[in-house]
Amino acid sequence: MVNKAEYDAFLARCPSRQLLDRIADKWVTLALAALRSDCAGEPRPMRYSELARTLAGVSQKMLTQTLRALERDGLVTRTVVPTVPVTVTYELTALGLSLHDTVRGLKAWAETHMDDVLTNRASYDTVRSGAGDPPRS
Amino acid sequence: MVNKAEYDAFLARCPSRQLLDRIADKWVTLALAALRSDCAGEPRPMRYSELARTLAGVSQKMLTQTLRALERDGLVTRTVVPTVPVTVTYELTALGLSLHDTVRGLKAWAETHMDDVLTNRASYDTVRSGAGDPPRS
DNA sequence: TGCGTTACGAACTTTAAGGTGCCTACTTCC
DNA sequence: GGAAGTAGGCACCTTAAAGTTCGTAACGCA
Repeated sequence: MVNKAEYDAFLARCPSRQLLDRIADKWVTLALAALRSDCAGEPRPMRYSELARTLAGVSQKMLTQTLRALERDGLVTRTVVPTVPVTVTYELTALGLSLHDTVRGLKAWAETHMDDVLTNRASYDTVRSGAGDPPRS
Repeated sequence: MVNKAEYDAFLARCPSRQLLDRIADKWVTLALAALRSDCAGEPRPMRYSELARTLAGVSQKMLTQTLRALERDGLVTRTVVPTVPVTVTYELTALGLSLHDTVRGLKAWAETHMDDVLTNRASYDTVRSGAGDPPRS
């Protein structure tokens, strides 16, 4: 693999790759969806603990890490409110909102085509393990 | 994390998540793009070795693994041609083509917005490490 | 008679991501 | 005075993914 380094550099700089690496993150799209308040009305700021409850199953570490990354990229804003015990709210930016809208294109594809994919997958698996042809001529 | 298992199960069954897991794979989108012959005209069947050359930097293992996954999902077809040393060609299916078109939506977003993201990222990093405010109030 | 080609399979090693648990500072409430 | 809640930081551990290496079968060729 002679040019692996160059190739990695190429991959690392490719905008599409960077985007994929960001949104493929396990919690990123869920956080976007939560902040978007997908299931109920308007986007609104949410508190850290509220997000933690909404994304059931996320660890504190991963939630913090995810939110930091999103803030760093300008996809959400982080606001510290100096209340009694300090509270922090997160809110989607315009950029984050537009990203989430784009991701919904993927969601649409998934919802209309993933059944086909799963069917293909199942039939592939049965043909492979069933008494079809001995592995491969 | 009481309901972690249930949550994982939920995630595992979510069509959007499954799709993301598939296309976020390092080589999947590149393979789709290659088979689509993105840079030059019409989609056409390609040989294994041709793909290996096009996706410079891919290991044989990962290429095989990627193509198998795509075949399993019905996104590409695999055709064995019994020539002297056996050759194998891969071609996008209609499903694979439609997926790639969807992914190009992401590409479009990335190309128009990733610069903003990178700018945000850079300024975030300088504010954090520079002599701005001591870490956080 | 080896050597090279094609398209892999299997085993082994390395590396990165994700998860868990323990810690903090501040204040208020019991 | 001690517990509880808020929003994390830090360090360790475990597992899953990616990469590397070696081997294979069939054949053509020098």
